[in-house]
Amino acid sequence: MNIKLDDNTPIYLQIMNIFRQMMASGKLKPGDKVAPVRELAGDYGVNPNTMQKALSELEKEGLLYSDRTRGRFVTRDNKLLNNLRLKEAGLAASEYGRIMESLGFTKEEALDFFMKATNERGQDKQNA
Amino acid sequence: MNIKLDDNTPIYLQIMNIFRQMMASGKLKPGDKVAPVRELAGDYGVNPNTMQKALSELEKEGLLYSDRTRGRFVTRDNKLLNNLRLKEAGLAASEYGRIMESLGFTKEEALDFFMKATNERGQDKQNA
Amino acid sequence: MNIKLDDNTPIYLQIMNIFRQMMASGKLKPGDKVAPVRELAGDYGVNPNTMQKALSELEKEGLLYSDRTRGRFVTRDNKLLNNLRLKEAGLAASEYGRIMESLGFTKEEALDFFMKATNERGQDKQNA
Amino acid sequence: MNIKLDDNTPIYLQIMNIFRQMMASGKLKPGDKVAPVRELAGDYGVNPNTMQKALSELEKEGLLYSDRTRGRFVTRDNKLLNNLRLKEAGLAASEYGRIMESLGFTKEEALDFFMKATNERGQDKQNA
DNA sequence: GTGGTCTAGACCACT
DNA sequence: GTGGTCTAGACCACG
Repeated sequence: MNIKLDDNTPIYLQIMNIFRQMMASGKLKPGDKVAPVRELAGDYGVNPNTMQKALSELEKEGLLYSDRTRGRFVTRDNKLLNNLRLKEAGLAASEYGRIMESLGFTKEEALDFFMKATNERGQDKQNA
Repeated sequence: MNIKLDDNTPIYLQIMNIFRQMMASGKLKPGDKVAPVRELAGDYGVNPNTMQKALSELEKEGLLYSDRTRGRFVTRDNKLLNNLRLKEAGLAASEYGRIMESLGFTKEEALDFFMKATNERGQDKQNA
Repeated sequence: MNIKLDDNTPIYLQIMNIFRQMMASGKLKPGDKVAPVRELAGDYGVNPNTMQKALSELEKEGLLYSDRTRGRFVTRDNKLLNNLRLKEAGLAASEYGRIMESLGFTKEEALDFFMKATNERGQDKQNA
Repeated sequence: MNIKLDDNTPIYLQIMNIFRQMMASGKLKPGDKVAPVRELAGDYGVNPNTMQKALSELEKEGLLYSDRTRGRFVTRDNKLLNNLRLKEAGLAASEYGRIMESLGFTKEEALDFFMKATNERGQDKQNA
């Protein structure tokens, strides 16, 4: 369950971000069917109208498209998806920088921490 | 407000993390008074017992101490707080690596993204 | 059955001490299974949550460990158990001194009483 | 409050021991008035008949005496009280020996622990 | 008013 | 059936 955080970000934007992340990381793949609005609304504990807004905004961005009869699907536009992936990576990098700055570390120190962390996980052997 | 994320992490651990971050970043300073258990419970929308558990666990770690009648305070053990800061940095670095990996980027690419992101923000002029 | 003693010591601490004594004296041996929380709670006439707290505190001390589905067990860390044994001995010695002091005896008299008591029981022939 | 220990000792004997300890240590002094049976029964959470039995047994031993109209009092027989004090000391010594034996220590080791414990408390400067 | 403790009762994940 | 977590609500000691 969740705790109450003082996050002023509108709920539909929070949801859009979650979907963007799932699409960028391949958890949602091109052409995948998206669950019905009402089901998703239940899953995330939000009003169906809010969920509807989030999904239609994602459609405006081209990341989703809907077929009135069959439902809603993830775009097959790989270029768009790759741009999304690059954007999400930039956000993650920025967020990492923001945290390290708040902890009082320099850019160089942040790099050191990252090198050390990835070496421990052997991440350099992994790629997409 | 919040949306429902399927996070299995126990609430009291989530709260402990929030407080750790605040202490590591200096948002909570050595000797600072922590709000009363019941008030914090209200703030985070959890039961007072859950909040009590989170805070007493942080006491066991030495990060907080309590004076039965006056309230609860942040430790003045700067060594402990600095260790916390280092640990939080490591966690942030690891999390960044985890995300970049899930997005299918290599370590080198993750470094590039980080360099680019920090240059845009001019973080290299900031230090502890 | 029991009589009501005005003992302010929290129940969970009393229980922790009982278990520490059993582990120190070998009544509970390394690797031994500990009875289920609910059963112990019944045995000692306390709420299961109180017993849970006592046992999880002992886990934090490393004296017990739990396997989510199989139950809870005594540590196999013999060094830790021996430290416990030394500590319990110190507590017993201190308690004996405290009692003799309250009875108005000097340290030397306390020694005499101990010598006399052990001679009567022939304890000197016993060792670990 | 109390936990349920599997102590088969009859309740009235447990209570007698408590009073003996209080008289031996001077917490109850010669001539002191003892609280009314019903009050004590409430304090210790036992049946008034049980408390009555405990106290009348202590009378048989000469440690208490009762004045039908004024109540019950601690004996003024100092020789009797001193014998009690010696006896309680012997019991404490024996109990200490029993515990150390159960922990697997020899008599000599028990002596060492006692010396160490009392030195830490500076008890040797205290006497009756 | 503060933290601390306890109880009763519920739900969950895991196997 | 196990340990783990959470909530609701109560009481206590301390000052």
